[in-house]
Amino acid sequence: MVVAEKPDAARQIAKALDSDSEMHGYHSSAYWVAHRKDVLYVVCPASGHLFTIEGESGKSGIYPVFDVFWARSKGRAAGHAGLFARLAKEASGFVVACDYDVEGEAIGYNVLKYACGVAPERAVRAKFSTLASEDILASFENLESRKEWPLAIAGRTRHVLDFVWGINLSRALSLSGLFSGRRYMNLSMGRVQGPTLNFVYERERERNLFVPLPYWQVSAEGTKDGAAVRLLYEKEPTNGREAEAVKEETERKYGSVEEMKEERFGEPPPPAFNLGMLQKEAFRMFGFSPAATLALAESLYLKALISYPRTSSEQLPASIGYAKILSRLGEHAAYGGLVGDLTGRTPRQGKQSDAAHPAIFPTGLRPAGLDGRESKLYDLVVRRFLAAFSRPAVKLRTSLSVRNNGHLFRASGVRLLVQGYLKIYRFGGESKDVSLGEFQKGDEVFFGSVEVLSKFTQPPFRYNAGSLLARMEKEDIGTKATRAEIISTLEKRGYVEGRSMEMTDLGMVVIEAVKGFYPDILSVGFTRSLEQDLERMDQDAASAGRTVVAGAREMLKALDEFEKNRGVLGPMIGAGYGSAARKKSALGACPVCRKGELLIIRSRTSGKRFVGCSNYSSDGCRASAPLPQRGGIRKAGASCKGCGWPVVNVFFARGRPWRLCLNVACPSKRKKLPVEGKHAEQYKKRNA
DNA sequence: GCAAGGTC
Repeated sequence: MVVAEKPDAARQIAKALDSDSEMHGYHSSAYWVAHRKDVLYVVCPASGHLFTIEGESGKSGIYPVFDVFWARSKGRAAGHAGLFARLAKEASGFVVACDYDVEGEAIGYNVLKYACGVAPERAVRAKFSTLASEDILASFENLESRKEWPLAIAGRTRHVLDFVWGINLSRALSLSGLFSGRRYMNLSMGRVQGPTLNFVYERERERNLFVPLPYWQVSAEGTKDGAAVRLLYEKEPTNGREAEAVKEETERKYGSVEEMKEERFGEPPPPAFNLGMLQKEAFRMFGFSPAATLALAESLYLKALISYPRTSSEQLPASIGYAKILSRLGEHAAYGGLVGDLTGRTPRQGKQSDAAHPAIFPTGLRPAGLDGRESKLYDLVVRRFLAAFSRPAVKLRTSLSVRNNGHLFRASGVRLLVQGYLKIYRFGGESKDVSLGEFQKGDEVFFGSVEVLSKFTQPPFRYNAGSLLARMEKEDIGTKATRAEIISTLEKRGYVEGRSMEMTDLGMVVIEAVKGFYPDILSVGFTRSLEQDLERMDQDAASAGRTVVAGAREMLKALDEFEKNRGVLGPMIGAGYGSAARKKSALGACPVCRKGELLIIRSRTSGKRFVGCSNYSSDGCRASAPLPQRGGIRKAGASCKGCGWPVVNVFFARGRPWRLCLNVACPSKRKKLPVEGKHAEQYKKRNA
């Protein structure tokens, strides 16, 4: 029996062992049978982790929780585990062929131990670094016998620590808020959430502490025989008087070109995507959140249009079959014209690699039935793939310096000479060609008008989902498959909000509470040292045990601090709740009275929700609006173009959100307004 | 209801 990490890998392993291997079973729990050199292999897939850590069931309101155990995951895991149990009875040997990393080894180990009921010490390991047939075959020629499974032990230890650490911190926070007498609110904190939230917090602090400094620029319009160039004074004066002096000494005077430099340079194409780069690029290009991009990529992968997306690699090995993919893509109407020049070339390889998977590439199959977002992402992946095979773009950089009355001014420009890969992959935005070719060394340049620009230094930008993901990658916290989800969790908890992530009051309070009582929770170093401990656990289950105990002890200290400070913590977090609840129900300024704020209100009599003005009273503002009774409601952060009322997004279980202007009498909906009867009367009144 | 890590 061969244990694979997922069905897709099982299929490829079976195919490598035996090109005539056959699939058996049902969709949800398929397995493959392969014959090779008189051995019958049954290749059976897991679906990621089939087993997970759980605490005492039915007691979610208590902490601390130390009594944890391994349990079968809910959902699909039952089917997979059942199949392993059934087939294991007839197996005479076991091969773990999951991804060669900590998690993969833990997946295989747990399957043997809990699903097959087999001691892992009986199994052997197939180690391969790509799913290419020759790699898989080589690993089966050199199966490694395993008395011990240190990677698996490390993985299992991580599961325990993350659970115990996360569940207890989260409960401590949630309950301390509840303790202050507020309604229960679900707060969370974990090994990765903590440092990630802290990145946002620190940036917010930098912005708050930032003191803008004034500086001046001097900009001149230089002309020569009708050719014009925008020149910038080489220094940035620190006071206006100095800037004005430069203006006075150069305006309406002639300068001369001191230097004129032209330089051709090649710009190589970018390598194929790994998941992180795809997420960053899709966010920048289309505004897709990293989580949305992963979901879309997953969907394209399941439709067999692109390769496995959860990869760190930016490299395309020859084994993927360049020629076949290129020729298939060439048959698509959209890419036909682009492929011709590329056949026979090898792709540019990036620096990042991944032991288990190549970079993301299109399979070349013809896409059908993609929605708009899927199409956009697919096109991005295809073009990036094609670009990797393309020639560099060639550009001309020109730099010009002009001296006028002793003052040096500069201009520079870049002009595209040969499109190269930019013909295919031009998502970076069109850069304007600037040509300074008319100016030569020694030319006289007339400074027609000279402008003094007064400016201020700017604070650092807030993070957005793309740049926060990049920071997590840089600090190496979380994994490629989970970073997007952790960012979404921070948003879901109400710790951060908006495209440009702003720390909410609740997020602020949580950070400050944690920082005050146990700052290690937020430190990248803490996560890292924990991971290093896990890596160091060579061959030794006992040391794994010690790491868990040490981790638990650290955690106990943190919880102890929380407990001791409940009296302070409760009201602190409670205040954050209040502010979060108000923020959640506030939709924007009232467009009728212009004093109050439109709030989501639940009627005491009917139990239904509607929108009313915070300035409501018998003689106050009567502005109100109905709301759909189903679906989640969040403010869109925009005003209606037709009438200026706030706009909300209504979220349903599936499909896109419904963008709804709250104003029932909005001119953009006029056609739908009732013209007579009870409703017409109501609308008229509201409109007044 | 809580984590982070796999995965469909």
